[in-house]
Amino acid sequence: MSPTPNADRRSLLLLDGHSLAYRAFYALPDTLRTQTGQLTNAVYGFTSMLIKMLGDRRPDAIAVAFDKGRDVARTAAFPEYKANRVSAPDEFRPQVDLIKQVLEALQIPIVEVPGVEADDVLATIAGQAIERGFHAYVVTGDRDAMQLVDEHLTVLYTLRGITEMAEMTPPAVQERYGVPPSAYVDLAALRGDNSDNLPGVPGVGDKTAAKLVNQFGDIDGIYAHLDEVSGKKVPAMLAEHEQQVRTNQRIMRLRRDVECECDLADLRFGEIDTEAVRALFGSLEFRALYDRFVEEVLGEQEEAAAAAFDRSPQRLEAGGLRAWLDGAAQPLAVVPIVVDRPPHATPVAIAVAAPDRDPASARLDDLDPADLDALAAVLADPTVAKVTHDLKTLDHAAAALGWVVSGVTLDTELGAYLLNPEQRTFDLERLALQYLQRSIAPQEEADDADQLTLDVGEDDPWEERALRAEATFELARHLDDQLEQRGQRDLNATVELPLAPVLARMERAGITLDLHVLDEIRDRLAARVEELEREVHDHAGRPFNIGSGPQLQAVLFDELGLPKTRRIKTGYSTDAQALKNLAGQHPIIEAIGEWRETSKLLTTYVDALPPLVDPETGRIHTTLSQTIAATGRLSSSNPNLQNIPVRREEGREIRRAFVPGEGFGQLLVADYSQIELRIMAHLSQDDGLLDAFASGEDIHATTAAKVFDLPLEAVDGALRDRAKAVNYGLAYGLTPFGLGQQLGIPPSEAVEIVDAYMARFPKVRQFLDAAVDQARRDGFTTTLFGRRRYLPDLLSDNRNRRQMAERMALNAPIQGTAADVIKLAMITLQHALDRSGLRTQLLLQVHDEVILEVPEDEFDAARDLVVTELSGVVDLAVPLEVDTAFGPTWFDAQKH
DNA sequence: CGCCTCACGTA
DNA sequence: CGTACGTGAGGCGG
Repeated sequence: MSPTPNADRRSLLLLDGHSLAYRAFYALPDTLRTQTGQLTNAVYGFTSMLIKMLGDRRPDAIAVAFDKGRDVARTAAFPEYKANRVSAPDEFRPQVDLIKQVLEALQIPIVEVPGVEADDVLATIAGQAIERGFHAYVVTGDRDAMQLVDEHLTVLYTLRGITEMAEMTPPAVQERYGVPPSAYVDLAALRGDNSDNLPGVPGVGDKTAAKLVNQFGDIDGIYAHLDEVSGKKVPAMLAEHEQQVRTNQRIMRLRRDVECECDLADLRFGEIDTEAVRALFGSLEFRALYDRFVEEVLGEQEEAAAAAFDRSPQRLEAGGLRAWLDGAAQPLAVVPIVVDRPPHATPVAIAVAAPDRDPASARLDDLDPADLDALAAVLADPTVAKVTHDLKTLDHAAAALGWVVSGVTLDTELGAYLLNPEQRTFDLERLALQYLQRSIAPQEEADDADQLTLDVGEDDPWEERALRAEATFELARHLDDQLEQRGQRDLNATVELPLAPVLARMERAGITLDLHVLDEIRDRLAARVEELEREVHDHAGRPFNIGSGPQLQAVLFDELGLPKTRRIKTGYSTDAQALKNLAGQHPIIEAIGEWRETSKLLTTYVDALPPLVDPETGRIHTTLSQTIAATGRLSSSNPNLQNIPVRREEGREIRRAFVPGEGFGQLLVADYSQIELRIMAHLSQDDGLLDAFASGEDIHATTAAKVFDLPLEAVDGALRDRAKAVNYGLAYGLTPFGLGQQLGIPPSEAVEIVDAYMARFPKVRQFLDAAVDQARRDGFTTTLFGRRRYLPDLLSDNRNRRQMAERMALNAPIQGTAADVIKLAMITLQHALDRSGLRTQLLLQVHDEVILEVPEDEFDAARDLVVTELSGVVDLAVPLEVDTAFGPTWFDAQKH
């Protein structure tokens, strides 16, 4: 039964999604679950079968059809059609969504036509494809497909399990059913189909039906010669059930003329989103299946990648780099080896790779001036396409040599982040393993003597460095494909890549700290902490470590007998919320609260910051990370300058220590006003919210007026606070419980407020619901600029995890779009500053604000530029309002 | 020493 | 029992 007659035809694989998923669901045990309890037997079975199909048959084209809605035509013709069907078990439906995610990752088209069954869709597509010279393979667990079999169409019919298939060619159908495929419908009409609620002729099974069809040709023939039918009971039953037989015949015949917008060209198979597959299989815990996928489906791609890696690394000496760079094909991979961090980051070596030569590395010390000039020229040339791993570091390396970097088209770290922002680390070794299934470390045993002699007495890892450049080159090609497939190349090219050098400059700039201010604050706070410690100990009746959870719990709940609070793993909570609930019960509570606040300020800021100040410049250089936050935000560390206190006066004082550096007059803070709420207004297009912003009035008061149905003048502080809490809470997926907690009102009242809000802003609710629905279907959320966040837990059957994922799903597009906007604004602002020749420089970004230092003579120009660039960066349905404030310290540059 | 939990600072 | 982070302290186990 070899398909040799069709060897010259292209192959099309057509799968009946529902039928196969259902088979798998019942064929495989319900013990196949993820750690979170999500049942995956149908997904697993389907995917396993699919991988086998793809690996064995390597189809040129592919599609999977799913039923969508009840079958309109058949139900109209025969109302009882499938009326006996019980709805699928609860644990089946979510698996269909997961299967669709698998298909999406494999870039396999899904075809659904409302009111039409998958069979008919497949029959139609198959017919069109065969006309165009394809051989079609229809994979299904539904016998009705047998009627489609002919010399250009083979049905692969599931046997026991799901990966085992019977290959039904015309002779195979003849052998199994006793009739040729063309007579299959008549046979089935006589025999009936219990699962579709189509009764057959009593007393007529497969055998008799086949005999009748063979003897008389078809159903018309049988009824024309009823008197010739042998036996007594059979002819009588045939006569009695003629109408049902005719109905069956009509219903069982598959349509081949479905209206379906499926162009054969769109069914091409081959471009697999391997990163999405990896992420999805990971979350489904399909470890072994992933390996099979790599081996059986990606096999050929992998071999190609492996071959490319087999170049031999070179070590370059004086003159070598210039020669290597001369005429090298693009893109070049350029990977610096850098020691120390900004502002002292220093390159010590460089590794390079290109499409047309062996990868190489060199210690900068070994190179001569001509080498360095050549490298500097290549780095600065925007027309020389370059890829790297960690562009921010490359920028630091170049800056250390007084060079500029231009023309970088891909950063493997940033690219991999865009593909899966949930991933926490993007070191090159990991990415190479993840995407190329390759390890970077050179082979332990060298297979030729040359290599051994070179290694003798060497601790300079030049070979590994060259391999890193090679890996970067290969990765870049792969990641670029993946970005292209997801429509994220633009986001990469216009936001993430150009942002990296902006962040690099901010890191190098640093922000000046006035240590005298911190000294004063320290004196004050330290005295207060001591005082409070004595007070707490007095109340407790003994000294103890207030900062220790267990010790504090012992004092509060055992010794002082205060009422137990919220349960936590290690006992009972003593957090600020819990202490607030105990307020007034004992004077120790207040003292503990203040001790906590004060010692937090002291240890986290006042004591922690000074050691990080660069003694030469008096500046503190945070690290701004571009690949940490899953929503697209930046993060700041060493130290974190995005959480310097501001809300309470005591903490805000710390901002007095942040001052303009020498030669600069003031700090300038520019912040977006309610950017997330404005983005929600834009994304939801809610008229009420749009109006509220258009009016230019206080947004929280305006929404309060609408929600509580009052004139604006009648809105008091409390009502405004409630509206504000809802406004901010919405984008976090707030619950009545949470809102109630925050406002100190019962959940029932919170429900009323939320309901009133939603009634007034109906499109907001629609938008939030739609965001979650969309994410459930696609498996990821998307921002206005195409940034994605994958949320497999949306289909978890663990309620907590699912609800958490739902909150993430409605927050991610909003927080993420805000992140996109300010990133883009920082880029255009930096360019505008460069063009204008101002000395004003960006220092920090705190999610919705930027902090700059401005020379005395640039105040007006800088403010104008910042406002113009930030507010004009993108055109939304609401204005982007930007507030600015100057000050001699960060404290003073805040709005009060 | 690394690692976890708790707590808490910011948007 | 609203999102996103990073850090410091205590305390565990090695």
